[in-house]
Amino acid sequence: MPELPDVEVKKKYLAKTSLKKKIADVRVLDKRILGDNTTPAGLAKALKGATFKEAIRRAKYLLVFTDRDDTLLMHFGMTGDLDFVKKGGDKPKYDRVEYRFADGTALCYENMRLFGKVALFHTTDFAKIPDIAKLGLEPLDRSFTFKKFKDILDKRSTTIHQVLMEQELIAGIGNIFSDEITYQAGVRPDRKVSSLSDEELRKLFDKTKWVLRRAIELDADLDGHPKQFIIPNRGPKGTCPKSNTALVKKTIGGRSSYYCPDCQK
DNA sequence: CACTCTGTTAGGTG
DNA sequence: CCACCTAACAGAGT
Repeated sequence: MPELPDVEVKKKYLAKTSLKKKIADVRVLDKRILGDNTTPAGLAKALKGATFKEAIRRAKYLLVFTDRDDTLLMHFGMTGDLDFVKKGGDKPKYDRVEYRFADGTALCYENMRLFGKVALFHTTDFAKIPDIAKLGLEPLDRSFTFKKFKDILDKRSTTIHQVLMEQELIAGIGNIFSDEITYQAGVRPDRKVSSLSDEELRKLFDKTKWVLRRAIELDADLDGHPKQFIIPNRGPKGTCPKSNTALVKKTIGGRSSYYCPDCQK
């Protein structure tokens, strides 16, 4: 479930469970998850004896700094997660990388479908890591202003759904939260951005921040979202929580988007 | 059983 | 440069 709010929650989870513990060993159970620059041996060498010092999030990426000034980068794809396992506890089924601590606990990176990445960089200058360098604006940053939002959309001829999801423009929003943002803004996801009024743009901008913040407050638990959100209703048999109209499913830019034909114009 | 769908993104094509 | 398609993978649903 890893869009921006999910990764923010994972960051807190890692910080709560796994900082300042001596790393005794690293096990790579499926090296296909490793980035091109990273090998199992290299990862183990860098991390053995080190500790995780701090975790930050950038878009859908989780970055962990070590006390040796390396940076561990994780992306969760569609099915990735972190699982902190107590001594003797059960490891997750799709365990791919284990960071084993000296006290017998372990932090497991799991990922069923293997879309995702674990990579190590010998730097703390994370902005220069290629995956990070190409990202667009962070939607919850104060620097993400309405003016910048409009500037970004100005250059585009596609739909609002696609633009919201384009990581090089606005970083961190995926298919699910893009649907929620357009729903809350009352704008159809298949609208061309060039057709949007200033008022609609303002709503989209405000709802982008609001929806993402709200999701973090809800621990990014999709089922735990209140009923007035489209998220818990989103699906082939879903209905709009406001008008009770059947939701429409439409493929936009190769992704399935759901919207309410009555509430979204 | 076969086929379709899925919270992502890189890379290729026209 | 831009829009569109596909592949990488594994399981659930129809």
